Amino acid sequence: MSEELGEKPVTGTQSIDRACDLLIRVINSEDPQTLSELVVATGLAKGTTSRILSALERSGLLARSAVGGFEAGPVLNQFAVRGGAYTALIGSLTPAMERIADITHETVSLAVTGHTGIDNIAQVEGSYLLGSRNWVGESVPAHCSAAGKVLIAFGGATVPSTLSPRTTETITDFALLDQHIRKACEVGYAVIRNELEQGLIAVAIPVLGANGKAIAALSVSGPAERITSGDELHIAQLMRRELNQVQGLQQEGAA
Amino acid sequence: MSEELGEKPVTGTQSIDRACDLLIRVINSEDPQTLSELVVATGLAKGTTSRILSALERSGLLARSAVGGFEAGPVLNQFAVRGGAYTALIGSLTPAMERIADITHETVSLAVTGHTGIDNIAQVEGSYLLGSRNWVGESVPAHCSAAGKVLIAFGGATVPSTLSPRTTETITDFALLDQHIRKACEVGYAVIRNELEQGLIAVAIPVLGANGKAIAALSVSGPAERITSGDELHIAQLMRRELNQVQGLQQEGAA
DNA sequence: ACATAGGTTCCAGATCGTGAAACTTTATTG
DNA sequence: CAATAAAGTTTCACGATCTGGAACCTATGT
Repeated sequence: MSEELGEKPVTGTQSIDRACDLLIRVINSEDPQTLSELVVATGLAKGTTSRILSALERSGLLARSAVGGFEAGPVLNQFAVRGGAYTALIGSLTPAMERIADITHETVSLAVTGHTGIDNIAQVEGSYLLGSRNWVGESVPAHCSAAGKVLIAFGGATVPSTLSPRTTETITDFALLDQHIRKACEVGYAVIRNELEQGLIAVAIPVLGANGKAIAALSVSGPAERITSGDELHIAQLMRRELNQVQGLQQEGAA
Repeated sequence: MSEELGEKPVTGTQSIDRACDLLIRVINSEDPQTLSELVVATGLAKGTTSRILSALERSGLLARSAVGGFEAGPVLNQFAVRGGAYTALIGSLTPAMERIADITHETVSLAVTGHTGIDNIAQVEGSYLLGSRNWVGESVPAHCSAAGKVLIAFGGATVPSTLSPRTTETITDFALLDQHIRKACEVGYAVIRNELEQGLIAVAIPVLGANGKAIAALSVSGPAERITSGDELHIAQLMRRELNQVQGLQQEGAA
């Protein structure tokens, strides 16, 4: 979205870039997107948009919804049913996540580095009524999520080019962020306190791949009332312990 | 693949068609596809292929695998985690499928009309050791699958343009296929006996949507030794009974 | 029946994508 | 370790391909 630095003037793919943009807009939307909506959203000419969408439909990547508008087509739905690339990783870590949730009673999440930030790919609910809602399928900026910090610290993500604030406590200073990253490297876990949302605390540890770099991050999150500063180390150690028990499977997930 | 009839000379989307082709080849492949492999497979120029793949990678639809080659990218994996369009349908019908599997001890499958045939989107294994392997994510031609026949019979699919044989008993005659379709309309279920694979029997019923058309097909399949002609009606009635119990949920899945 | 919105098709023009080859980078082998 | 091969990227001039405005459909509602 906001990339002003090091712009490479990529050329030779205008129509494909437009097609990708349209495709992604459609599959990331909850409701079917109509042609007109997409015309407005992209600023493309109506005819051009129609032609591109028809091509995407012809290939089966998109389909026309019964109620009108475009939605993900059979090819993508079939891909989803078959299970994406994260299936093995999620499958191998779910038991550990469940045990952590059992012990802490808090929500446990699994996240990976995505295209626009840190993507949450799995979640196990804790038993508390007050807890994180399900954010599987959503992205958050790397600099204000615990998972993002450990992923950066352990080579699984890069520092965002801009540190946009989400709360008054969000880190917007590169030097300060760097301190947090170094700390995470030392202690092996990262924390956010009110940096993503007021009152939300999260502790994350890296899931390391075969090459020693983080391929994912495991995190526990809950309200500030329940998770004190003193709990952080404890939670991190608990996660590490449970994660170590599935090390063999974890390696498989990494491959 | 083999479409010689009614060719519309669609123009104005050459590059997008090529990009779609590449994208689909990659996400439908088990292993990462290298540039060279894709060049050979598509017959495109090396430079062109490289440029298109880079564009797809840039958008996050594809990604470079750690071991080399292209694979589905974060955008698509995220879509898969979030659950494709079939999630609601599968979720609502799984309990019924499990009960059917419990009673029949045979494999129960759920299929929808896909882009290249009938797509299997969910499956519950029976208790027999000898049974259908997991073919979730695979497509079969409509004319030689029980699901395909009911889908055609109840307006959820169209007759393929060519009836290619899979076994000696595959229906390759349009008139004969039409008879089977009519029969399915009357009795409310369809059967294949050795038409997809020697020794494989399947019985399917339609899952009807709000508009009265089939949105999916539920089927039981097993070896000819266990499923006799006399069992067909019995199995169909069982499936219909179990399906009726989730009618409310089914409607939701259809919407 | 008329009007409106949403969608598709048409067409001339020039922008944009193409492919061969040169070039760079990464593996392989003696 | 240098030489060689293989794999991938970039360049560039040409012209085929995509573009966008406007005309043309076609549902839907008044």
